[in-house]
Amino acid sequence: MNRRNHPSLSCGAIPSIIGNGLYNETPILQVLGYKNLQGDNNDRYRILISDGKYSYAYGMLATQLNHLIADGKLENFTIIRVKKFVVNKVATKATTGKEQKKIIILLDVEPVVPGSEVGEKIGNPQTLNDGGEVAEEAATNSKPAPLGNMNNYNGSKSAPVNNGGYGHSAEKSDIVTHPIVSLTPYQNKWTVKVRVTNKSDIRTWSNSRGEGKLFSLDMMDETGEIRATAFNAECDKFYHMIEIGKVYYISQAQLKAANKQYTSIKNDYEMTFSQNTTVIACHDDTSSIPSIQFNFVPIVQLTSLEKDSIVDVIGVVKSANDVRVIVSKTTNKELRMREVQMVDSSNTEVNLTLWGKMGEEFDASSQPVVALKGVKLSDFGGRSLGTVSSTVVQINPDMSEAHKLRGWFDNGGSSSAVSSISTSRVAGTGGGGSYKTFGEAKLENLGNNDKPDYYNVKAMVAMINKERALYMACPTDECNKKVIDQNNGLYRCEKCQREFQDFKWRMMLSVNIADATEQQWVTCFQETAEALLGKSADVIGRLKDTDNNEFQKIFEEATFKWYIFRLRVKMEMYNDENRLKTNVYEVKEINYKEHNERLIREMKEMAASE
DNA sequence: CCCCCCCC
Repeated sequence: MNRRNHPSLSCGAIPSIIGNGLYNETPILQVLGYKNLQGDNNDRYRILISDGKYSYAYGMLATQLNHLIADGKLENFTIIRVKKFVVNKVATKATTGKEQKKIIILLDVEPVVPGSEVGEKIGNPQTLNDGGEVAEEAATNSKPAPLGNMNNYNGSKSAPVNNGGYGHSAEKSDIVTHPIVSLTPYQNKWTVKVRVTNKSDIRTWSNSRGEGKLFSLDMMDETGEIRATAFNAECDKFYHMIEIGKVYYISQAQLKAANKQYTSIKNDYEMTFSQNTTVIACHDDTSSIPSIQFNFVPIVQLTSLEKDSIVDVIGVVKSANDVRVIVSKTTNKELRMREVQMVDSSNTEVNLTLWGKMGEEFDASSQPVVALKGVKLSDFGGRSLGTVSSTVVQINPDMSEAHKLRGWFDNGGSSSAVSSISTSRVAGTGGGGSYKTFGEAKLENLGNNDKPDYYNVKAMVAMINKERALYMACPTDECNKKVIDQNNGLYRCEKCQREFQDFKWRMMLSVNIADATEQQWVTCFQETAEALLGKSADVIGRLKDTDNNEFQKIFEEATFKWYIFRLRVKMEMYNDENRLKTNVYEVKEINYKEHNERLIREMKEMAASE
């Protein structure tokens, strides 16, 4: 095989990686052998790697890549591209921690040329020792360096002292730590050294699967971040000892796939604390463990993200509304909230709803810079943001993004032309929310959630079902239930368990509405039915029995008209069957000026995101 | 094992 056809190795990459771990490229290396270090629960492979100039015996294959070995993809002389790695210092003497071996953990490896094709060792690499210096025996042979004792790395001899999970402090030398980025569900002998960046309140739940309580915490180290959840016994055990901002050694938690839907924490996995989990406060120098990490999204880019995404955003709060008290529809509880207007140097503004204490305590008078971690993106009024219980709100944080924004705002940004991606509730005619076609609503599977979805559509009334459009309802103000005609001049309401001498007409209208993409059957109750037919239920009800021609005419005149419908879609149980039910929440005449302005705005946004 | 996060 002609070596010139192979990609050249990243000469000198290995000492650079071992030296400071900050090698910015994806090194091309050659495999010169491997050894299986049988772990307690897993095979673990140590790999001799070469950059053509130096070879190093302390490459370690992340266990989730063991299949590469099994598949024969890392045979001798294979050329690999190392797409992700981390350097981990391991104490060689657990008691003193003084001697450190540096391990290069290969987290993402792509075999580039099979060893059989390369067929030889490339170059004449010198062996580096475990500290990264050229080994004294200046190896010129191709034999791997002696394979040392790797048990420390496997963790079995270096687990933190177990104090039944509590522990007060830890001697630095007791503990060999692993980077967060190297954690996977396939290995469970690890200890991380992490700073807690957020801790939730204790929450209880009760559902068909049972009930219990839990809290969660977010944490990070130099390599990444991860969320952990503690249930029931572990919730009681750990809630009080864990404080935001402090550093802990954590080991023996379970790892499982993270559900990205609920967090902006950048990790494919999250921890669940178990009865074996240990959490030990760290009182060493913890200055190298960062305190929080944001992944800011410029406000202008929020328009291209999916609704319900959890994001990090930073901006200047230029104005705020008063605290409002609203009543939750689901819990009937009073909730306090404050809406604020936030801008950033993309000259874009977004509305942000701060719930509960966050809203009550917020003071916008100084127009502060606010950094948000884990805020929820809604599609109300175009796009808007809302805090959730796990959102971290930092006012005027000391970070470069904040200082830059302050500078931008104070030097002209505050008066620059800003376009808002949130429709203001005051300026509009009452209808915030996103606009969709029926085709889009279908594609997005709207209504397939526990909670109803809302959207607006411009559509035409195609057909109205006149049958059962009206019904005789209980005459009391509070009750609109159907009454039964007793045929003796009395009407019985089963709900009120009473008979009345009269009734009132109510409407429940089945209407077929259509846009350019699809047609859709929707239900209009009283108010929206009256708006659509242009007459009160009372008037229509009387005509029904007295003037059939007039009655029919009302329905004819209401068809083929265009409106803006605000629709509410939800899956509902009907005769033991799940059915998508679409109700008309609001029906409005089309304001063409407003409508066209919105279309133009949307076209511009589309063009910008091309 | 939660995953509710509320309003229009």
